[in-house]
Amino acid sequence: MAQTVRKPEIVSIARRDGMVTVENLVTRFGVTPQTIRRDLAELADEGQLERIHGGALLPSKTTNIGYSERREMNQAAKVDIARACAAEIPNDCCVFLNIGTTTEAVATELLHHEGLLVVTNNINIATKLSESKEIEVVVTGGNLRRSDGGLIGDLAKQTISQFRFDYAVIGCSALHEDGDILDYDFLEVGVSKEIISRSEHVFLVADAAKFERKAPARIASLSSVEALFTDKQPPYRTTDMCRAADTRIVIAPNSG
Amino acid sequence: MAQTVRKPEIVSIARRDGMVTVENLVTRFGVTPQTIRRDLAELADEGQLERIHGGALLPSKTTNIGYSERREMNQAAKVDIARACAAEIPNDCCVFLNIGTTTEAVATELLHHEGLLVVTNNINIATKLSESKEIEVVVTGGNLRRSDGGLIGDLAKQTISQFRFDYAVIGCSALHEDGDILDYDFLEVGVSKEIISRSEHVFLVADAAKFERKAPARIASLSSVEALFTDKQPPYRTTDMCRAADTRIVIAPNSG
DNA sequence: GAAATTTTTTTCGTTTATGATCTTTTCAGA
DNA sequence: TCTGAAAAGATCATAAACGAAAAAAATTTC
Repeated sequence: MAQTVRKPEIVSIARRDGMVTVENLVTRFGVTPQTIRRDLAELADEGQLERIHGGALLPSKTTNIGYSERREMNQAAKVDIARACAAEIPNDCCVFLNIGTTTEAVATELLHHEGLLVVTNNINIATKLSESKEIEVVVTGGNLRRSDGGLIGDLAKQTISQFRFDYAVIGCSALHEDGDILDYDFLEVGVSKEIISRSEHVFLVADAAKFERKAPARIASLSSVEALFTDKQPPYRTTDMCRAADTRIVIAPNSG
Repeated sequence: MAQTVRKPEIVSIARRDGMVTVENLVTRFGVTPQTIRRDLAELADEGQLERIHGGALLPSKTTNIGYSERREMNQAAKVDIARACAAEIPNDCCVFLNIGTTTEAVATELLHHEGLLVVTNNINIATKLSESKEIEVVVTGGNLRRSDGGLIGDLAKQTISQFRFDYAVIGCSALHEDGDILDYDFLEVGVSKEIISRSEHVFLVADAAKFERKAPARIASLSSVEALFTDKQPPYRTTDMCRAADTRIVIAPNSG
């Protein structure tokens, strides 16, 4: 019976730890090694894992990491960051939530706020927030990006330009040491810029992995946001830069 | 004894625990596994659960907004209507899909079309259509209505006014004998009117239950749509009215 | 209260998931 | 390079779960 539950669980453990061993999974699920091997073989066939002697690895990272994977990566850190960020957003105000897996986590943490008006260009966030009766949700128009549920393009920008926000929570693809906030997608950059220019308080949420990444399009400098919420100490140059620009850095406490 | 009591109960257990097993439900309700299996099969058909060997899971991905209230009223009829309607929409064109459970069914039937640009003010439809790589989805902006995932208000209308559609599929709350297309929500009426005025071909989808209902706000007359797709013969007056106005009535064949 | 309809149980052949057995492959240390 | 233990793969056995269809029970309808 459990096979259907077991296989996704195995994948998710692999995502978390980078690898799984047959032995661990045997004790974890209380089944025989044969069963685990069969699961791993099937998952390898599906391309979800790479089989090695004694266990399995995440498939080599040649292909771009998709959305569903990104969502699980570093999930614990994202929740911590989101919690810290949501704690600084008061009730009864107007908030923008941008595309991004970390901003989605912020949406979850905002579910118990009251009297919010949340504007978002992320369909997942809209769906998530519709659970709460205390939150009025406005969705921007735009072209739906299949990969992550983002609404992009001119329509999105146009909608945003009709608002002013008390708070904006934005994500990014990468953060350069120098303090440049970077993104893969040029279309998103325009949207992000518009958001920043229309918000009283701008919060950037970015897990530590973003310090290592690179991306081509520049959204803005860290100096134009009020606070950076992350899970580990950023590089020195970034810290210095933020101190000079009066940008707070909030290291979210690890709850796990 | 009471299938009607059991099925919602099963769903609520699943919501609580994330999954249910046939075995547990058998002891819980004191019925045979066969009965439980039938319940689960039906719930899976309705999309409320995902069937697995030995039990059922909550459907992970497709979180539909406002699902619980609307139920599966006339679902079979809606699918038939949707199929008939989708069959008249060609590939490679621009389609608008309005709010409504029947239009949601049309979206499902359109999943295997190619080269479509679909504009919608319904978040469930957007989510549904994002499954297909062959369909470009544009979402209108608007205030998210929790009850059904609709995007309403001025923003929606504003977005729509920037398009012209080859085909528009609209729903309604009620259909008066005289041929008036009616809705509960005044805000939606404005949107529907805008859609009608911007579309080459307008299709109205409405199951037979709509002939019995009443609603306060008038969207338009049946004479301003090209075809009405329904599941049963409408009242005589309506039929006559359509004949005079050159509005086709398509009675969807019952597939079930 | 009988007939018609719905719901549940029973029955049975089929499929699926898991475990057991055996042979082959892999890998680390001599 | 050789060797032996651990791991893997193939094959088979089994028990549980499944779907279909008929029979039985419960209900609704007239």
